[in-house]
Amino acid sequence: MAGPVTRTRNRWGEGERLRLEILEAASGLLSELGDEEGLTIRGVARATGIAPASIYPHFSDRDALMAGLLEHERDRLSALLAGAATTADQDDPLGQVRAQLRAYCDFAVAHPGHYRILFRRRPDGASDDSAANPLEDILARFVETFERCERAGYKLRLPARRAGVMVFVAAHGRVALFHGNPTERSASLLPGFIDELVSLVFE
Amino acid sequence: MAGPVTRTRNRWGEGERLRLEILEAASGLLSELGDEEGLTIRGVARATGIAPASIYPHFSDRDALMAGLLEHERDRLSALLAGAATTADQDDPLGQVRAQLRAYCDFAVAHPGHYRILFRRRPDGASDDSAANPLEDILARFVETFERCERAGYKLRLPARRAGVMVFVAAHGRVALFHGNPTERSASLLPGFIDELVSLVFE
DNA sequence: TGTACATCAGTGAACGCGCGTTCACTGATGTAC
DNA sequence: TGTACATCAGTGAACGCGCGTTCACTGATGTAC
Repeated sequence: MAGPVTRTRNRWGEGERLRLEILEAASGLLSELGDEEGLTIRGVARATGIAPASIYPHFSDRDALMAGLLEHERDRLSALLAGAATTADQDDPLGQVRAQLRAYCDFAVAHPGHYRILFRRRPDGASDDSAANPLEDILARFVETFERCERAGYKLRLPARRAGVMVFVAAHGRVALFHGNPTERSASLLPGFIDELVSLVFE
Repeated sequence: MAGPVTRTRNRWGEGERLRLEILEAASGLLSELGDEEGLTIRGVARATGIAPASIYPHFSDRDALMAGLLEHERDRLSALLAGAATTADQDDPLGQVRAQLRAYCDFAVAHPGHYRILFRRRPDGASDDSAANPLEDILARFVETFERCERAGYKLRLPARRAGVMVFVAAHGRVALFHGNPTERSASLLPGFIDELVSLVFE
C-alpha cells in the first residue's frame, strides 16, 4: 500500500530516538491492522524503514516490543483523560465525568487496535503492582473526578472509588459491545448510554 | 504434556462426528492456552488425534474453524445463562438476575480463553444480523429476565432492554478488568460488584 | 452366496511462506595524542 | 593540523521453525447384481 519507507539514520549519540520511531510505527500499524496479530518484528521494521535486526538494540525480543507498545498507548489514553477533565468547566465536576467518559469512548471507537491492546491479558510474568497494570492507571483518572464531585457536594450512590470502577467497567463493556458490532448505529447510541450511566451513579 | 492422542476412526456414515470432536479438542486447547493465538490447524489436529488435512472436510479453512468454535462457545454460555434463570427461584426474578450475573462472571473467570473469543472482533465479512453476533444472543438472556422483573412489579430505573444492556456491558467490563489482573482478590470482589450493579438498576 | 465396484473416513508427505533471532559486517562520526 | 582508533547506528544474509493448505493415496465398509 504505502511505498517503501525511507529514513535517514540518526546522528551520533541519538540512537535512542529510534526506539520512539519504532513505537510510533508500531502504533500506526496497529491503526491499519486494527489488531495485534500481524504486528510482527518484521512488519514493524518494514513500517519503520529499518532492518528487522535493528529492533533488537531497543527491544530484547517481540514480547518486549509489545510491552513497550502497551505502555506507550496507556500513557496516551491516560493523558487524554486527564486533559478531558481539565478542559471541561472546572466548576462542573459532573460535566467533567461526562467529558472523560466521552473522551474514553471516542478513543475506543476511533482507535480500536490501540484500545484493544490495553485490555489484552498481561504476560504471566507481569507483576501485580499498578505500574504494570494499564487499567489501574486509567481507572485512577475516573476515581479522581468522582472525588472532585464529592468534594463539590454531589451525592453519589456509591463511594467514589466504587463509582469510578462502575463507570469505567461499564464504559469498557459498552465499547467492547461496539467493537463486536462496529456500526454507525451502535456508535450513535454511545452518548445516550453515557448519560444513563452517569445518572445511575448519582442520587 | 499429554501423551499422543489416539482415536478410532468413526464408522461408515458417521464422519460428521469428527466435526464435533474437532470443536471439543479446540475448546480444550483454548482452556490450556487461555488464548486464541496458538490455536492453529496443526495444533487442533494434534489435540484431536488426527492429521491436519483431516480438518478440511469439516472446516474449509482456519477462519471457518474459528467461526465454528465461536458459535460453539456462544451456545454453551447462552445455555448456561438460560439454565441459571430457570434454576433460580421462579417467584424471585430479582434473584434470577443475580443468578444469571453470577453464572456469567463464573464462566468468564473459569474459562478466560472461551470467554475472550466471544468478544473477539468479528471478521469483516460477518453480516449485521443477530445470528452472527454472539453478543446479541447473550444480551437477550439478560433482557428476558428484566422483562420478567417488570411483569412481577419490580420498578427499574431504566426500560428493561436498556437495563439488560447496562448490566451486561458492566459485567463484561468487570470481568475484563479481572482478566487484566487475574488475582484471587479481584475475583473475590465480584459478588459485591454484582450486588452493587443490581442495586443501581432498580429503584 | 459371491464379487466387483463405489463410497466413505482419514493419512502422509510435500509445497511455499513469513516468522523471530543471530552474527559478522559497514560506513560514518567522534576522540586521543 | 593530521591520523589512528573507538564508538556509534544500523545492515544483509542466513538459520531453523511451525504454519496453512494441497494432493494423491489407503484401507475399511457398504451396495448392486
